[in-house]
Amino acid sequence: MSRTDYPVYLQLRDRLWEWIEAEQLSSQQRLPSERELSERFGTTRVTVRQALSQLEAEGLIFRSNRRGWYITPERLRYDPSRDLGFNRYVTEQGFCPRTETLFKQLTEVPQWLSEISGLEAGTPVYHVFRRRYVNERGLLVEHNYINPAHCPGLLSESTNLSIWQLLRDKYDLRPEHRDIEIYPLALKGLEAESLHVNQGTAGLYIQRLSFDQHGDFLELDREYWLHDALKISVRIGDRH
Amino acid sequence: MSRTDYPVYLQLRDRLWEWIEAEQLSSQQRLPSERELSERFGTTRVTVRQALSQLEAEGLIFRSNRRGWYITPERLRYDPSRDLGFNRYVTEQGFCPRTETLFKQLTEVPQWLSEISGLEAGTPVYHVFRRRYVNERGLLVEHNYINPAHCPGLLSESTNLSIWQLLRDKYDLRPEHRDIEIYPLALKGLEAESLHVNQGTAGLYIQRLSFDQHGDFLELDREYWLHDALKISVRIGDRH
DNA sequence: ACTCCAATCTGGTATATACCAGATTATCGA
DNA sequence: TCGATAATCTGGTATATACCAGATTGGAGT
Repeated sequence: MSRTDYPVYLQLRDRLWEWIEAEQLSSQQRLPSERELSERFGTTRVTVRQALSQLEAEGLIFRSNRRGWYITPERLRYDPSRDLGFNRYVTEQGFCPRTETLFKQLTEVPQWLSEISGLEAGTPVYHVFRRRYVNERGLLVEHNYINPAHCPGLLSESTNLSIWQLLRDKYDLRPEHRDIEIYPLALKGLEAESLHVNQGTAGLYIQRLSFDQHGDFLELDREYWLHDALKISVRIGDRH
Repeated sequence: MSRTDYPVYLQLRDRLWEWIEAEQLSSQQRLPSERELSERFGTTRVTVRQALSQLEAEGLIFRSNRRGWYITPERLRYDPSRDLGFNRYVTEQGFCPRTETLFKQLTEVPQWLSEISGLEAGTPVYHVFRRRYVNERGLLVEHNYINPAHCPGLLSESTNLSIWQLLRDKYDLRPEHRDIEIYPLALKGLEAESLHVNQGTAGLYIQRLSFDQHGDFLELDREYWLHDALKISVRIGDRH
């Protein structure tokens, strides 16, 4: 194995990670600055950044805009097929959840939503935009589009907890069936800004389109996660 | 909106994409070389590469090692909860599938597999490593670990088609329940090499652990996908 | 103690330049 | 016509350097 011709930045990646493990840096702790690392490991800042980006791609470290590099916490397990509610399953895993409502408004159904929901374009729809934290790290932002037909006055409720729970307990609405879509993408524009990450940061998109027991469109949920923040875990066909 | 202070490489990203759309470049077509683009758009190759990487992160273009940049084809829709078989659902979407078996062997259950499968470490297990193409672009590699208990002689069958189909039709084995895990990661080592992509390329990991109708470990499937290759699409709770 | 502001620290962006290594293409010779 | 090989084209790696912009820190003045 002639691994001697391994590129410098990959060797550096390995040395960096060894160093991190030796130093026992743990979740959310800050790494030394790029300039310091480049001195310590005898190379340029550019190369250090390549190595750091590699570790970032692997989900081992993450960056906080112009503040530094940090050790990535363990991934959150998440089952999008169940309607447990964010706070609930975060707590169950021993972490501390937090939700901020960035805005909520009554708006009109745009064309694209009309096509997948069956609602008439231009009719009213609730739109909620929220940011979710685990242990004070913002992991995702999500857009909720909710059919106001069966839940008038929803927006005057607090939206910092589970919307599903609200819909179920107060309006007796429950998702009867759901279409889920998941794919990797780059975080851009509003989503990147709201999560304080750079344009183009790797993310995971999760969309849930749900219909209620009447067969009517209930809610569309579009979640933008940091790529290193979660591990989707689903169990199928288990009767217990 | 003072978007004038937008970084050059993001402006370039936009101009590049506009240019691509104007030129009507389509799926799998090659872009001009980086040097040519840097001249044409009046900037350095480094900045061009930043812009290209941005488009790559968004899944709009992809690179083929030292050959150039290409337009990314449409994502493949994929439902990991169903056992349709790769060739089947690729064909259904009007694409052309191909599977290569890179190796297959009878080996011993490693520790980590023992822990999740319930098999004794050191007992025999089939291991198949395959690469899958759609329209001659390699989209994923996958490791299959199969319990030989109920399907002796499996390896002498062709593994270029659906293993599930083989298990079902020839050995009467069907997955009774399944644990699925999905998360973004960086493609490294063997997986990156086999897909001819650079170390650290963004990918999506899908793991399926399935148990047969006897409750025995049937198969473990570990798939490494290119990040821009698929869109997971699942329908839940629909009785039709 | 507190507030405000300047200095400083951080990563982010940008240019210029060089050489390397794999992939492709052109060319020459049999 | 074919095959080996050399030239060339591609992206990949690496160094050096500069300045920008947001975040943090520290100190002066109240």
